Amino acid sequence: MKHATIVDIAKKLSISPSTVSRALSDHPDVREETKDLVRKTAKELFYSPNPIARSLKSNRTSTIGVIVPEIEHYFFSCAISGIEEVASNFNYTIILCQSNENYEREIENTNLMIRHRVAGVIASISLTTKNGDHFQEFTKRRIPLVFFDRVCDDVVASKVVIDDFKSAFDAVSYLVGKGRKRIAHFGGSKEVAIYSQRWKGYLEAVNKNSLPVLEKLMTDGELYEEHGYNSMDSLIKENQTPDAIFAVNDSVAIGAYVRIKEAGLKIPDDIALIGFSNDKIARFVQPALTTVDQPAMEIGKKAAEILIDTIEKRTIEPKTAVIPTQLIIRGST
Amino acid sequence: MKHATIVDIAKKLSISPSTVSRALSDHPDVREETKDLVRKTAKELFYSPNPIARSLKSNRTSTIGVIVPEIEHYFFSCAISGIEEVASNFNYTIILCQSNENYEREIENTNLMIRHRVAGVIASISLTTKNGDHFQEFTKRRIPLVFFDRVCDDVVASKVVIDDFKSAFDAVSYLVGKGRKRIAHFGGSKEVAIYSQRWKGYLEAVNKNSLPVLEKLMTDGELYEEHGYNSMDSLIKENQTPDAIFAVNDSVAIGAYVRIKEAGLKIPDDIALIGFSNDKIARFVQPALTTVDQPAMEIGKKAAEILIDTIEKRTIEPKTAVIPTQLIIRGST
DNA sequence: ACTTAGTATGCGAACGTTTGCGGCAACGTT
DNA sequence: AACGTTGCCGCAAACGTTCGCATACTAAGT
Repeated sequence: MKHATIVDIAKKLSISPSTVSRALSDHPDVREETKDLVRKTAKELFYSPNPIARSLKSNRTSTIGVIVPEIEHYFFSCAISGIEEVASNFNYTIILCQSNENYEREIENTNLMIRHRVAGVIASISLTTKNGDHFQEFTKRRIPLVFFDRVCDDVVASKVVIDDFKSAFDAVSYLVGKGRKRIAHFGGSKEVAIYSQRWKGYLEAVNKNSLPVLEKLMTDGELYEEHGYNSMDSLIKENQTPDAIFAVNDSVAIGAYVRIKEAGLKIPDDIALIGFSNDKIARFVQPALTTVDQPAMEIGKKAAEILIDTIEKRTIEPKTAVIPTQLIIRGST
Repeated sequence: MKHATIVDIAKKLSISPSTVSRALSDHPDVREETKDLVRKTAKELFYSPNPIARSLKSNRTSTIGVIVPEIEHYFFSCAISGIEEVASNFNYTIILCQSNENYEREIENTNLMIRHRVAGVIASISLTTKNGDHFQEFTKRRIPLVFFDRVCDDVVASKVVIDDFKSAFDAVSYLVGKGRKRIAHFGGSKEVAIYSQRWKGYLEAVNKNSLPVLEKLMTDGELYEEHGYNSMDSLIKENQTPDAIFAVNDSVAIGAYVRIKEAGLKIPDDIALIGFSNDKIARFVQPALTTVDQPAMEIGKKAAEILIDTIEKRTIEPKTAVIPTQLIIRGST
């Protein structure tokens, strides 16, 4: 069961491989009659072009590299799904790597992409990445690069993001509008741009309304349920119980839920909660969690569209797309 | 910023490309002294072998193709994560496709894999796939194939599965042990092997204990929250309210939760619930959902291990691995 | 009969790598 | 002195494709 090649077709028709190649790419130099013949036998032999040979010759592939911190995060898996969707529509294949939130691993991933001569790269950087030098390799080699969600500001590249500042500001303002006075923020590391922006949005909203700042910030990669639980726990022990919480993501919010219920407090009567991302889980906790919807699939699609456009038009100037978010109001507020 | 090639090294050292190639692959015919020289200049020039050229020559790649129904499902994204983990340890790259539960799309995906000369394929079939002919193409071409979770029984290939029958039987038996008498099953299409097995496990357990069969089976791809909600809804309207439910997956169970609470019934006092998969969400509903833990990441890892082993040992006989499941008991029972 | 132009095809090199075969020293063996 | 052995290396072909150039043939314009 060998693959038919252009040479097989050529032999069968007693013509040269060059003519077959041209016929298949509909080159005007080839007679229509010959083209038909070639196309017919190509079908008979189940010919399909060898992308490897083609890549070697042209020194370019139709492969898109995707680097994400962790595939199993709902946000990332949705984004990947969107990327795959668009890529396959444009006949690109994707090769996938995860950095596991690890800087060294991310460097290995970028090297792999370069070795494989990817046509372009879509990436969301790891929490432990403070330095974008490894991404500069792409721009040096003129490989188009699109960041999404967690972008790297010291690299000139296209970006698909949300307005974290405004989303946070709006969410907290909503809590203010509901009459909440002691609004806490359970935030992420300020070293990560998106978390820092959400934190600033929170600050802006509480300051503007002359409310106290009440925050628990977590460090690198500590953005899971247990950290939300612990933050709530320490506020309670410090006798600083808030009447509302804006959490940096849904997991942290859900963690807080558990501790709040353990304390016998009511959501939203005693404490209102807002999360971030609109994870699948947000709809099914009781009461359902109000959260900022971050349309992951759209972000992925947009990233892929920008990338493919850049690849095919060979443009250089990077674009930035800001995807609108929406505050989904549910039972927790 | 061009890539250094073997020829560049050869020119710099005034030796032939063949010697460089052999030196880099540590061939005994090359003097140790020369090898050192080659390795040194290779480093200087940032040489890294071109996998495309290598593939063209050898007609094999170190790429693993992965086909899943939908990337954003937690089970699949975890499995992919496991696959990526193992693959990258063995220096394989993965190319990723989703079938979107669509038979035609799945066929396109398999063709893509063949065109790209993948070294092997890991797949979980779509719900609408009744026929495995497109997977036969792999075996015809001696491309190793490993199915996981949703396997295709008419194709001879390795398989990584769980014991759906036993898992279901044990889960339902547990409900029986808790004194439940009217145990319903919210199941999937019997055309899909895994759902059929879970259904049979349920039947075995209720029959063995002379309990009534009470079931709501859904058709193709209808395994989301709303279908659980609807199934519960119709049982209530038919006045057939059960005292326990074994759901084919966690989403369906969660859907049932909502309707049960709407009806003013208590979980687990009035109705006990068991799901399947141990989705992330199962821990955070109230009360937390008892469910069958299906260790997705381990399944993915195992699939990758078997595949790589088959690729490198060039063995032919397919293996089947059964990954043990565990009933995670939580508040819903 | 001559160039001129156009049309359709083939030739051969190239992309970067691997590998069988053969060359050629230098050495030891008879 | 003739031969075999061994160690180290180069030549050249091959993988499948593309493309610049050359070539052959036809048809038309002087």
